Amino acid sequence: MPITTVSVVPFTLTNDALEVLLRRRYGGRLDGELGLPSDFVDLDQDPDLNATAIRVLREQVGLDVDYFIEQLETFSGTAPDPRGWSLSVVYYAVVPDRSLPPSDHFELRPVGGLPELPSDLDRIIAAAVRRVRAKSAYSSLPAFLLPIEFTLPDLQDAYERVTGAKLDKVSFRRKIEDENFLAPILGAMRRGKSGRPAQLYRLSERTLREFDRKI
Amino acid sequence: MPITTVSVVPFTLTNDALEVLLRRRYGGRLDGELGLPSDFVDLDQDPDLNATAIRVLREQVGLDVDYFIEQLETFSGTAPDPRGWSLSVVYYAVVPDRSLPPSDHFELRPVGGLPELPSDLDRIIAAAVRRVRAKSAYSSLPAFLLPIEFTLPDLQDAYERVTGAKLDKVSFRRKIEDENFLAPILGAMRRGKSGRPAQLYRLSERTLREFDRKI
DNA sequence: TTAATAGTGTCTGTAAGACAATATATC
DNA sequence: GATATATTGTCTTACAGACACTATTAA
Repeated sequence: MPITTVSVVPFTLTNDALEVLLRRRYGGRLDGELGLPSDFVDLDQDPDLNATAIRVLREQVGLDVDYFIEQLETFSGTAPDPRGWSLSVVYYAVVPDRSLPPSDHFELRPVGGLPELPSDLDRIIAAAVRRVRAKSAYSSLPAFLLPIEFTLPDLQDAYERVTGAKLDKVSFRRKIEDENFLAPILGAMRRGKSGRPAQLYRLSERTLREFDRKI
Repeated sequence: MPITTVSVVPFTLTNDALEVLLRRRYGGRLDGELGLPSDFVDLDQDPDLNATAIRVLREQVGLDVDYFIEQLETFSGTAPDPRGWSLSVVYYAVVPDRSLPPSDHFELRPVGGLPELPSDLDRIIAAAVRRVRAKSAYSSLPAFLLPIEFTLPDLQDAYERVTGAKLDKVSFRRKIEDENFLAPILGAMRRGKSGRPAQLYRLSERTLREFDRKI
């Protein structure tokens, strides 16, 4: 059987940009190198691949709850691992910025300015970025990049920063209203340096909502 | 390492409905049972998983060229295979009806009326059907279910039968015109029992075209 | 000619974008 | 009040669906 690992590409949205979390390895063959959080399947403890991916995030990044994680694709071939034919089941996760405590064990890098990485890692991350961008155009995904409570301007900003497209304010609010996946937090407002305070919302469901599509 | 196999869910569109091709096994532990075409990775011959999937279709179904194949998802856990923790990388393929010669080794079954199958197979096929239906709503996928040459009414019928939605003729033709993935075959028409003959078209590109989506 | 199917023209309603107006905060 | 930001109202434009019309075949 091929050597099989499970990796996770964790995304978050900082003040600057959409960023990928890379793990820095200490010790062993790859000491000092940046890579993705990943591990072998634990045939005794993990009931399935999802469990492995969640465990990787918990053990290697310290993330425990309240994020969106989904299988991306399984990569394969002789290139990735010099030890031979290998198979890498890749997940991606979308987490709020605030849930990542600073650590020596990982670094955030903007998806536009990734460091030198092995070419297979590059391909994997590029595929994950494409997925996040594409899915943001027809789902509630960007809301999972925000803290629990956020305003509509926050959300519009998240959609715009992830997809790279400017959105019309009125259309955006109509769309979000129609899709009906937010609940206003009654009486709770966010005030900025100036200007009218904005209504706070939170997701009204813990799962991703995909918007309908007609031919 | 877990036991790893590669399976393919092959779809086609007969006169009746969208159908899945199931392989009938002869000999061995599962003699007489219906299942998906599948095999282990050949670490010496297969450069990657894609190659394995293509080989499975070639060796077990006799399909050699001109179809669309794509990775669906990797399924896992202890349920699927009584021999222990297993991992199944699943592909799906979309092939024209005519390219399937009759054979004792497989049977077509409409996706609405599948026979009794192990529950993990059921889940896998259901996921593949969802993918084909969803993707048909924003891509040229249904065209890959048709013979090389087809008419616009053929194509509309394929979209309708796969997605289950009735489409407006004018809107459909406008959409296809806009997406611009068909080339008319100059002077070639299809005549039916009666009525005006229809212009024949073929795909102007060998790869799937995905339509744009705005938020 | 009639019936059948392919293909087109055009009207109408719905949804998206532009833009302006209003609301409520800070300074 | 001036400025900034949120939120809403409304006009315009683009597109999808409805429907009717024309075109081209067989019988």
